[in-house]
Amino acid sequence: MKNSAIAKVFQDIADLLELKGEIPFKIRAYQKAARAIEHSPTEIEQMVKDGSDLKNIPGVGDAIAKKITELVTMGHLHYYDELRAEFPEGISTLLDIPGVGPKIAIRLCIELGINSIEDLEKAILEGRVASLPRLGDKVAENILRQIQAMRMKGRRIPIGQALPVVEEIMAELQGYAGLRNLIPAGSLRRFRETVGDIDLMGTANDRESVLDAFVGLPQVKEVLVKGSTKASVLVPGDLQIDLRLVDHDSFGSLLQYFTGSKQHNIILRERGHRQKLKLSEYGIANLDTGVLEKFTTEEAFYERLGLQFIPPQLREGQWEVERAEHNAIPRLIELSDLKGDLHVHTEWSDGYDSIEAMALAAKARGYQYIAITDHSRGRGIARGLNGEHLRNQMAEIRELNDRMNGIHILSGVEVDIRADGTLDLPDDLLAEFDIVIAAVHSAMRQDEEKMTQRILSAIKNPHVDVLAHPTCRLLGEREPVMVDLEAVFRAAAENNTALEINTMPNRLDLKDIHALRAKDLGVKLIINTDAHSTAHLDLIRFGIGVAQRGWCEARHILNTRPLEEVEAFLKR
DNA sequence: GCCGTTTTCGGCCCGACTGTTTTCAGTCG
Repeated sequence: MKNSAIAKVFQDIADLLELKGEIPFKIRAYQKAARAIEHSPTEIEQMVKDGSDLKNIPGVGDAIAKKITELVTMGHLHYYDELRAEFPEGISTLLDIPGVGPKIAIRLCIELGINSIEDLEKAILEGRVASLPRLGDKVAENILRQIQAMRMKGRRIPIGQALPVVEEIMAELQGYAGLRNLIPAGSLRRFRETVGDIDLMGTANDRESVLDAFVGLPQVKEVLVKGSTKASVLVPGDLQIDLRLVDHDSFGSLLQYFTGSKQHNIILRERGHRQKLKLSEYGIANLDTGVLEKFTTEEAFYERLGLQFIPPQLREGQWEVERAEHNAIPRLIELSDLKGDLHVHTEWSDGYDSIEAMALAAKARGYQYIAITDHSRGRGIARGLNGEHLRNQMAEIRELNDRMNGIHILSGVEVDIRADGTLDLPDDLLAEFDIVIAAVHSAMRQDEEKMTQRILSAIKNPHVDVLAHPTCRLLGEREPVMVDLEAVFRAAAENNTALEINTMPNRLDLKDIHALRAKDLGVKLIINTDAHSTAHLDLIRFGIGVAQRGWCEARHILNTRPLEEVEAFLKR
């Protein structure tokens, strides 16, 4: 049973307890545990099998640990089944509507017999909701609007789509009418793989004219709200961007607050409470005297709490606060640490640029090396190369290395892992490359057992140096393949095969928590663009974000090492 | 149901908005 499935059960329990009117603290305990399970870098099922102490998961105590064990070993949870039986099927879906909480949901269900969003919409249109005591026209109207809005947008946007749009808007606003400190907050700043609405923050002397400029930008499709300190607009792609202009003297605590995550802030506030401090977006107040301290920077805010600064990428409410207490937040990898890109394509297969152009672009980025890894013959659709083509390509790379300075080109290949686990090129040919990347590109619907064996056999092949995009997911398009990642990580560590963090914004594969787990198991990671043109080399920063969220330091990432160390790892 | 630099019991994050009310409940981020 996957972590996401286990987490869903506990989130459902929280919803049902809420409907039941249980004490809020109990509900919060289940919600907290559900979130921790979802974000856990280790497979909970594996922990149960190994007999690991589930209480090491933050927010999991005796009762929930027992329930997790029952759920994983029996396949169902008695407590959950009984709870569900108390309510009509489907009622908890009403809680997904913004504006509908447990109190309203239960009344809709009991007094009007509503247990689906469709029923609710119908009841509102017939005026039955507005006629309930203590509800009115405005409540009903608002719920209806929210239902329609949910149909309109709903899903979160991949960061790769959102960030360029936001940066373009920021560039246009930069320096306008004394606007300072312009910065995105929220999940974009934390570099989550998908984002909802975008929160931009800044300070300005003349707020009104900045907000006028913002809503007047050419990208703005529709102005949703415009007040004296905040405006919300829609830009193409139905991305909502809020610009919030705040007071300079509390900018630090406001930025901290709006960056989140919610869970991170809750942990900070609980901890503050024990220090007799009350934390809010306006600053830190002394609980006894009520005196409020303000902060212009986040650094000062964390310092006042006796904490090491916590980078936004780590603020997910897991264990970062505890680590910061012990000064154990590492220096995370940064873009400037990278010395090369080890997975790029050229016009030889399905890329757009020449080998030389790719090498020059890499050199311009300050890299020391780049690996050319075009597709093998099995990728007919990607104009994959056969042995003869590949040997010709190697010759061209030798020639380029002879005459180019300041960049070293590694000759490589991205070889297909066939459905049966064998590779698409013979071993004697693979032995001639500087680097061999293996990847699954076909037969992605195999069952977990078969897929895992298929990938493990590639990892164990002595000619394979790297496994590319290990789960093959495409954000919003294709689910990850079914594979036992824990087994993959252990085999990769054992066989000294590196795993890729593919930085294509729709892949981001491995993702954050998987990178964290792999790193902890001693797997060497590589951050690769999989570029198909020189412009794609810029996408590397998305992979840096993933690695940072996975607590990776430069030492965990192979392509932060100088060429000699990389070559030593490749063992050729 | 969880958890401990005050606690193994007694607390549990904070502020804002909205609507239907005469002082607040419900919901959200």
